[in-house]
Amino acid sequence: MISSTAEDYLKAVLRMEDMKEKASTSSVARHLEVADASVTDMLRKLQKAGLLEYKPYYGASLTKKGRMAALRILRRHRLIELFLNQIMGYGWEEVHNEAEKLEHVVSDFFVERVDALLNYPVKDPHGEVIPDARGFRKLDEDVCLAEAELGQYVIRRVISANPQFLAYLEKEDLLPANAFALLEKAPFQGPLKLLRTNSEVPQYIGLEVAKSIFVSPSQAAAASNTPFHSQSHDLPPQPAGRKHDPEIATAVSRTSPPEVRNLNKKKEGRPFKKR
Amino acid sequence: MISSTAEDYLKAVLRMEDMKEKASTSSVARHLEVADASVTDMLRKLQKAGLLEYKPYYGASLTKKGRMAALRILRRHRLIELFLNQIMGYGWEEVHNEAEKLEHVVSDFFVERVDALLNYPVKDPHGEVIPDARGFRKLDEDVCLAEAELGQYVIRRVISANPQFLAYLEKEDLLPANAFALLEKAPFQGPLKLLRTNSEVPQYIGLEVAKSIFVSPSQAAAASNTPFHSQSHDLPPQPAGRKHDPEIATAVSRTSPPEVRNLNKKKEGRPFKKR
DNA sequence: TTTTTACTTTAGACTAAACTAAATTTTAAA
DNA sequence: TTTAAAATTTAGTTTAGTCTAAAGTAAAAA
Ligand SMILES: [Mn+2]
Ligand SMILES: [Mn+2]
Ligand SMILES: [Mn+2]
Ligand SMILES: [Mn+2]
Repeated sequence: MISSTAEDYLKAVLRMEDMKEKASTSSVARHLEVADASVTDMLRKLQKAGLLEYKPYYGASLTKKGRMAALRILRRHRLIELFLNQIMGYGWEEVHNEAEKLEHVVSDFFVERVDALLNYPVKDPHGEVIPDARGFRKLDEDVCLAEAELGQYVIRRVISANPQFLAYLEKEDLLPANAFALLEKAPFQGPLKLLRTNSEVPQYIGLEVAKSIFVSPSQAAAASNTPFHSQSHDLPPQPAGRKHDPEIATAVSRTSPPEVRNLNKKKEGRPFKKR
Repeated sequence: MISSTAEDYLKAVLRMEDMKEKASTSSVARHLEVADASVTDMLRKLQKAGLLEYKPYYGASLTKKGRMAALRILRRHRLIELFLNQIMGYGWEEVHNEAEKLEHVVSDFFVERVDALLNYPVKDPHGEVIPDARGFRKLDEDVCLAEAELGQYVIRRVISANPQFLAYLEKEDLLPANAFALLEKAPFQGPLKLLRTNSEVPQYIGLEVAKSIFVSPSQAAAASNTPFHSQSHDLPPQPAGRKHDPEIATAVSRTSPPEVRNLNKKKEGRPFKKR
C-alpha cells in the first residue's frame, strides 16, 4: 500500500515533469515544504517500490507505475476540487487545501460517484484538466500570459494554490474561460494592460500575476494569425490497437474541449454565502 | 493536536460510556481491533493530554475535555454518514466505513456546510442522534427489541456497522422510523414474529437480529399502555444560566424529534443505482 | 586545474502507532 | 485462604515519516 505522504511526493514529481523541469531533491522539498534529507529518503523508498527511477544527485523520474499512481491522485484532487466548488459551495480559492487532504482518504467509489454527479467533467475550478479513470488526459495548448504577444486570448487555467491570490483574480474577473485582449506590456517587468471582452474599462495587472495565468488565443484571433500547434506531450482518447498506455505524445483534437461551466464568477453558482 | 487515531479511541470510550459499560482496555481493543497493549499505551497518552481519567487495571472515563472531543467526532461521523447517504447516493450500509475515515480529515467548514446542506438534521441514517456543534444531543428513549414486550413499536435506531446485516434489514424493510407490531417471541432464544404496519405478511427475525434494533412504543400504543419515561442520561437544549456543559442529565421533551426523512427505503431517494 | 559554492546524501535522533511475549495484578474458584 | 484463570501492563521491537548537522559530490568560477 502506498501512503498518503508518498502520494504527495509522486504528485510533486509529476507536476515537475509536466512543467518539463527536473524533479530535483530540492525542488520537491520546496514544493512539499519538507527538509531536503526527507526527500532523499522518500525517493529511495519510492524507487525501491518501483514507482520512480532515482539516480543520486540527479533527481527522479516516474516509472509507468509511478505515473499511473500520480495521475490517480491528480484525478482525485481535481475532481474533489470541482466537487467542493460545485456541490459544497466552496469558493475556488478554498478548494485546494481541502482537496489536498481528501484525495488520499476517499474511496474509489466516492470518486466515481463525484465524477457521475458532476457529469464527467473535464476541468477543475482552476481550469486544469482532470485525467480520466485510466490516467488519460488531453492537455490544452496554452501559453503563459507573461510571455504572450499582444492579442486576443481566453484564460485556460490559473496555477496557484494561494487563496488570497485567487480571491484577487476573482475580484478582477480573471477566471478560466474568460476572454480578454492583451493591449500593452510595459517594459522592465512592468504591468500588462488588459481589456476584458464586454468590458469598457481596461485593467492593469503585474507581471508576477501574469506568470500564473495561462491562456490560448481566442477563436477569432486564432483564425487570423495564431494557428494551433496541435501537439501535446500528453495522451489522446486511445489510438485503438495498442494497450492503453497513458502519457504518449500524440496529436490532440483541434476543437477546444468544453470549458467547465464557470460557477465561480461573482456570487453566481455559490449556493451558500462565503464564510 | 489530537491525532485521528486518538479520536477513534475517544469515540470508542464514549460509546461504551453511552452503553453504560466500563471502558476497559480489552473492550476498547476489541472494538478498535488493536492489541490490548496498544490500548494501554494510548490510554496513558490520552490521560497525559487531559482527555480522560485512567486508573491502571480499571479502565478509563472521559474528562469534560475528552467528552467534547469525542462528541465532536461523533457529530462529524454522523453528519458525514447522512451526507453520503442523502447527497452522494450511498446506501445506508455503505456509509459507515467512508465516514470512519472522513471524520478525521474534513475541515470544520466542510462539516458546517454539510449541516446546512442537509438542513440541520437531527439523526443519521441509522437513526442515531447527531450532536450539535456544541456537543449537545437529546437522546431518544428507546429499548432493545430483543427485550421488548409484545406491542406496537417504531424503530428508532439500528446499531450495526456490518454492511451485510444492514442490507438484510433493508430488504426486510426494518428501517428507522418504520412501525410494526411485535406479535410473538418464541422461547429459548427463538425468533420474533413481527407485522409491519401496512403489511399483510408477518415476518420472523432471529433474536440476534433483534438485539441490534432499538425501538420505542408507537404513539397509539404509548397513549394506551406504555407511558413515556421522560428521562435521558443526556443533555437538553441548554437550561439558560449555566455555562454550556454537555452531557448533563435532564428531562427531555416528550414530543419525538422529527425523524430523518428516510430515503433508504427501497431504491427511493437513491440518486444512483448501487454499485 | 584548483577552489568555491550550491546541492545532495548520510548519520543519528525523535515521535507516533502498532505488535509480541513476558510479567503483574485482579478476580473467581476451590 | 490459597490457587488458578483472566485481564492488563511492561518491555522490547518495528515501521513510517520527519528533523538537524555533518559529510560528500558536481558544477561554476577563478
Ligand atoms: Mn489544487
Ligand atoms: Mn495531498
Ligand atoms: Mn457509523
Ligand atoms: Mn474514524
